[in-house]
Amino acid sequence: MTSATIKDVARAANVSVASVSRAMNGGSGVTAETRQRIRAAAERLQYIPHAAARMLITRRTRTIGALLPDLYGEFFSELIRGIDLAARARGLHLLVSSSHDGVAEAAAAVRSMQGRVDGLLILSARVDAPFLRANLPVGLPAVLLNSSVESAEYSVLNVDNYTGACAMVRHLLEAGHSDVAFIAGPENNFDAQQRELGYRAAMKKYAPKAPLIIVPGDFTEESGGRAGRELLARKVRPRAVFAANDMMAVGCLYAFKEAGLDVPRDVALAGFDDIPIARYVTPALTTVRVRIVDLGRSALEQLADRIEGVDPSPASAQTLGCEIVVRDSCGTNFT
Amino acid sequence: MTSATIKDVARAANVSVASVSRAMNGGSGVTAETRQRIRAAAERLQYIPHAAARMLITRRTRTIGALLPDLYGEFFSELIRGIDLAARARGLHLLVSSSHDGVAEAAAAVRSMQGRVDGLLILSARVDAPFLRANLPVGLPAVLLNSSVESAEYSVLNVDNYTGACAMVRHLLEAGHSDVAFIAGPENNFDAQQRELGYRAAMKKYAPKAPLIIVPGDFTEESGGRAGRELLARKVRPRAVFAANDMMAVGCLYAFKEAGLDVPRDVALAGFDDIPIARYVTPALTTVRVRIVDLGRSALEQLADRIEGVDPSPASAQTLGCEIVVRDSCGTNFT
DNA sequence: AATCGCCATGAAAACGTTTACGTTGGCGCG
DNA sequence: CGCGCCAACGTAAACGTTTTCATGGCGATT
Repeated sequence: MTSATIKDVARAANVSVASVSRAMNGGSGVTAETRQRIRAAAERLQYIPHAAARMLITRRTRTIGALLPDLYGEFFSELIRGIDLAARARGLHLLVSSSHDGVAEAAAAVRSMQGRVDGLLILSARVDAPFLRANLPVGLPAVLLNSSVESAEYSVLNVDNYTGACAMVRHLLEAGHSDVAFIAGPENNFDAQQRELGYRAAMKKYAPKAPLIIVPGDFTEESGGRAGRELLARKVRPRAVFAANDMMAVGCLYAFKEAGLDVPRDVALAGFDDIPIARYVTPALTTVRVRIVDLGRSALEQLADRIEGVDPSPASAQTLGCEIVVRDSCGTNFT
Repeated sequence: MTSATIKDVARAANVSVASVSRAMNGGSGVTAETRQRIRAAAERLQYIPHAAARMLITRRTRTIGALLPDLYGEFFSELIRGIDLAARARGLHLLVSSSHDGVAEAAAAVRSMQGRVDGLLILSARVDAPFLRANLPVGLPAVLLNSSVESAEYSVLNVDNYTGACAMVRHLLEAGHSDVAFIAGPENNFDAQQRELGYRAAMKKYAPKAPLIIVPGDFTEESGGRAGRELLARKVRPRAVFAANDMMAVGCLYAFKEAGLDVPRDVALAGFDDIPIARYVTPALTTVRVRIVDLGRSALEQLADRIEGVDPSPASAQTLGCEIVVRDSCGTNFT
């Protein structure tokens, strides 16, 4: 009926439950012969240790929780894939809670995970240091992804948006485009901020005389379209446009097409993220690739290390590189 | 140091642990006055019941497990989103285990979830009835997604691939295309099989004299490209091509473009799934949309009902409809 | 040959909760 | 006035493990 317990195995192998526990876990403290006998009995009875009982006594769940915002598309799946892969490699389970954008929802999610996880992976624009102090149980390890919090208490893992944006702007300028306009992302978004900073820095460094042209956007395709039309309405059209993410670049591309412009002949275009769509629009979009799987993997491993106590450093702020991928939309792929 | 237990609350409220348990859970068996006192004490101590202890005695985890293959992109994220939304609405947690394609890996995943979940959501091409009988603990409710198993023991939830494919073929024929070729999916894939069946049925019904042209594919973009070139090499080129999924349609589209053909003037094209890319290729791809979020949501609710025992029917085979979305690639959007 | 120590093993406590059961007291009804 | 019932509450067992401590046996050292 109900599955076999450690007692059943003990009885079947003529030993005490303690020996069964030893044989199944550490392996030390039992003869090779008895261990074999116990293992055989366990196998025969299809014994699987009761997870809850083990958690109760061990105070460890072998589970990590992932707190995610309402993500769309490839980013989400790639991130989860990376996390899941690394988790499985370490024998950890993954409890996900996604689609909560509000602070209250995030707080509820953290509370409900209380006691079910050994650590938390958090990716959320809304989460800041005060929130964590208020809602995170003390002693629960956490790793923050793409977050602006800089606290000694939590370790964060960011994509190197700044350097990536710098490199892209530099590429566009070196390709001969005299000026580069920038379509910004949401103001409260950390990634977006870093990318804009990169743009500004690169412009100052590599084209100090060119004007800084920045139009607002919010990472959606529509905002990209709006930005594109806004740029076209200007007296002098920029030679190149760099959008803070691919979706906006795509929206901008369609706006340009509609206006009868040829990309990249009339104006060069570049995005950020390298979402799959980037490859398939015409012309294919030059962009900055983020290795999302690696982001997830690194985050999990950092968290796991913290849990294991291997990494007792108060907090490490790590950064993951990204690379430029040149396609047709920037006009340097044919020359 | 360590968080408060039920004993601490009991002491603080001057009652026994039993009363605390009653006050926190059912609410019956305690005076309103004492319940309030207990709730206050719990609040003050920030008491959160220890999940593991509760699981141990209750034999319920309030968690459901999702077993997923190595999915890519939008499908994955939408599915998870649907599942997660429904789970949160019911106060259930979500334990995911993705990225395992092999049978052995799936078996290991099921085993490792043993005792940590109250039910399983399974989406996997490799999982069939014998596998389930061998690996699924008896009495653990499970809902299968997009699966071909027809067993009274498990309930399945499928997308209505057959009807969707039928409708698309009919649309292409009624648009005036005299014949429709089909790019098939992987042989062992249930969705692919149903779509092919739909194609065959619709052709027989609406164009009984037209030849059945079926070229193999495996759902990848490359295989779509191969199929496209194969179709072009034929003596008589088909007027329309229906690919069993969007990625193959995209591959096919690029093959046609490379050969100098104009889609949809020279040949019409349609896909299946409505992945985001479909909107962005040129011309935009006509396809069959699947409401993936609903798929996830329905699956979870069916599973939850089974767990609650609300739905004691041995197994229900439900089907989720899909709709045609007409864009430019099939040539009927302008006429 | 006696003693020491080590190693395998068993007994039992502990983890924090739910719940079946027992105990109290108050109150209605005969 | 006494009997019994019911509601509120407490006591303790139970869930299945891990782990500490005790115990026994056996080989080695003196």
